Amino acid sequence: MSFRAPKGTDDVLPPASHTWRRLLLAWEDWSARYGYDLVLTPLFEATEVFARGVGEGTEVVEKQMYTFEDKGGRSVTLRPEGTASVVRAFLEAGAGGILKGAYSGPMFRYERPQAGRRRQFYQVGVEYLGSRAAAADAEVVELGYRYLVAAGVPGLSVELNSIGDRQCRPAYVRKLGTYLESRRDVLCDDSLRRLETNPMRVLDCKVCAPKLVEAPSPADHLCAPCAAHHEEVLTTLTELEVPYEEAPRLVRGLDYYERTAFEYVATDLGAAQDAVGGGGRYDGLAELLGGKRVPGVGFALGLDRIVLALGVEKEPNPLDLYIVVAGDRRKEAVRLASDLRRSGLRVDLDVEGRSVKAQFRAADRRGAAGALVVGDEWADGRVVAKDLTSGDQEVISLEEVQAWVRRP
RNA sequence: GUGACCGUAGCUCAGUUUGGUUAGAGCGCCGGGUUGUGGUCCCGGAGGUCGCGGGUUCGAAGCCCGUCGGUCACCCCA
Repeated sequence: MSFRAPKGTDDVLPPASHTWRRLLLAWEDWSARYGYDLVLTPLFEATEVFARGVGEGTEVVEKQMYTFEDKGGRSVTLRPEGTASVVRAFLEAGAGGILKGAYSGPMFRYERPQAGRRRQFYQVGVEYLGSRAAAADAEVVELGYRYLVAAGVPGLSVELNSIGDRQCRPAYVRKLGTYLESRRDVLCDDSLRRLETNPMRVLDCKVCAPKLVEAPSPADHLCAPCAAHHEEVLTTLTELEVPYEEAPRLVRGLDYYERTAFEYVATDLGAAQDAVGGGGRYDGLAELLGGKRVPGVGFALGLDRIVLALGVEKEPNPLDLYIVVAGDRRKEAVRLASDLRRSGLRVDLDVEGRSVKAQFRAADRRGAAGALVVGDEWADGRVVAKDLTSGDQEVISLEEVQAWVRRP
């Protein structure tokens, strides 16, 4: 029996998990502030949901899905992303009106692990379903930005583009194809392959892009409605004071995107995978799944990459009190801890019967703000209260504990 | 799927050059110094199939072969 977590998966233990807890709590806060309700969907779906939703030709679907047959002979797949599931759930519920949904949890892709890329990774995200308004795009982009700023991601930048829709994109792709054919000699092998499957992805190629500065840009070939939509997204973001950079080369790897496409990049993250989030509009996705036409826009942020961008943080452990048991006062100490916990304080204590010295050491390691000693003073209804930062201590009555904790 | 590098204590590593007695250090952990006081200091202790398997040898952590795992990059993406 090996105790190693499966390849490409990570255990998150303290103290690293303090950062995760903070990020998850902040996510609940920020998504709720913008009016997004919690949406829970299964971690696995019928394989078809992703095959059709994400796109048959995409790398994710072709090579990266955890697909297996269940005992009923159904082909199911561990979700490689969140959007298709949420849209499927919305369709199942009737797809009426507007749904602003927020989710968080693990996603699964079978890949070779590297920095910022795991087989099981965590995302938080939102989907704004049922609206075609540019204001919805702007709101979504803003929320992701505000959250990442609050999380403390350094070197953050928002990159934005419009890749057109089913009206204008075919003509553009033809034009791009003609151009790329003329530059065949400078394209790498991968780009030559993409020229056949998805020409827009060639623009994203790190190797070829520098040689293709003259390539027609999607944003210059938008139809009038797409151009107007894009313009409104940009002006709204400016009004909302969200800094962004126009990224004419930004295309997305999943088939369902239309019009707005964006990424959040942690520019000073050294790793190759420096996009901490991405998203866009996907007005055609619901139809791909076999439902009616439901417009939508959303994003997903990679928590693992956010943690990576934050560096090795020493997050404070928010313990208000550590209770030290002296002499034969175990029962009283346990009861006191319970009372204080019920009153709302974060409290812990030793249950191993260790020495007072060991208990103080534990209090210090845990980062407790203060320690209460339950000992002989208990007979008078009092405890020793010690400030673990200053080292000052005094004897106080039990009634004074709450006030002592709130001392300046 | 492709490539490069790396596997010795919980962690970071030394030891491999030139195979040779009981495999080391720092940090961390536990205990003691202080029978009721942490963070500094001093002392002590626990903890190792040297990734695994085979081969060469009188003798392998070290050399050879294989295998598994890890890391980073490509690809792709959050």
